Amino acid sequence: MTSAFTIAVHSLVFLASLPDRMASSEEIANQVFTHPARVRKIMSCLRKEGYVKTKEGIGGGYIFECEPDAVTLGNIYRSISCKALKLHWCSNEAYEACQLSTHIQDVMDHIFNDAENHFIAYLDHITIESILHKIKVKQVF
Amino acid sequence: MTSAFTIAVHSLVFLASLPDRMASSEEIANQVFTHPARVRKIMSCLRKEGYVKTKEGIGGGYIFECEPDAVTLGNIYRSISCKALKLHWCSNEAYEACQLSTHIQDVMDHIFNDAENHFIAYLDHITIESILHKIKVKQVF
DNA sequence: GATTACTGTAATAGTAAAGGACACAGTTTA
DNA sequence: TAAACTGTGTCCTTTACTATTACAGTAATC
Repeated sequence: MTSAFTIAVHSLVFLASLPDRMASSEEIANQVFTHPARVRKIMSCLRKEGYVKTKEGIGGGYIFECEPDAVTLGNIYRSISCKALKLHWCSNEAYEACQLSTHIQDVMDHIFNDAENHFIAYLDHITIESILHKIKVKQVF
Repeated sequence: MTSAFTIAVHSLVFLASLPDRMASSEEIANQVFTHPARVRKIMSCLRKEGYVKTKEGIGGGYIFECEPDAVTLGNIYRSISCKALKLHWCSNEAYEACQLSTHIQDVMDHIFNDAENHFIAYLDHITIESILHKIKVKQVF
């Protein structure tokens, strides 16, 4: 689920550009270059966090639920919990006592955790609205 | 090569704890729970950047070349260039004109690039020496 | 109330990436 | 010349990711 985050962002930007109608998973998948089932799975996470509203049945689909300037990439990252930061200490069972490895794990876990928090803090500066704005400036619409 | 970074850090911390003798790839691999060939491959990158000195032949191996407080995790990250930050936009060929996707790629690439720079800046605050110190405080040696 | 167009979610299969293992040439020391 | 190393390439296994399919559930429309 590494690219789930980028798909989520892309989908939300797309939905933010269509504030007054629903888009189906197929339509979104077409924009985002993946498959409807995958879009549905990812949107399911976003729905649970309240970022999108979904509707089943005819005429259903997905629509942006919040104000685009109220949703940050940090929000999305947390809901997808995709662990884009692939830093993890080896989860080896055989740590012998009195070796360097015994405690370096704790130390490194702490460092990696901090690093991820910094990363999320950066993502929290960026809103869906700001991305949409940047794209509009480039005259896409 | 995702874990290459952690192996590199672990290895350097180990070497920093043995400032006055060489350690073979086998000895390092034993500490770091991987295989000698992999250690050699990773240490090869660090040698090119001048962080370790290597010596072939009998009695050879690896030794820390710099002052431990002069080498940061950022330095290591850059030499390994492991791309721990697995954020990349889909490299899809079929971007049709006049679609949202056309420019969102540029925008997102820029954001992800910035994010990685922030991440590396954080890593630059942490030295091998500081890690070694933290471990020593925990009375490993 | 049957049909159609959707979501929700699980299961399966295919594919790409990562890591482990091995091999062997090159180098240094004794 | 033998022994103990590094340097590096390649193959193989395993793992993780993604695509695909399938099907139950739901809402609108006729």
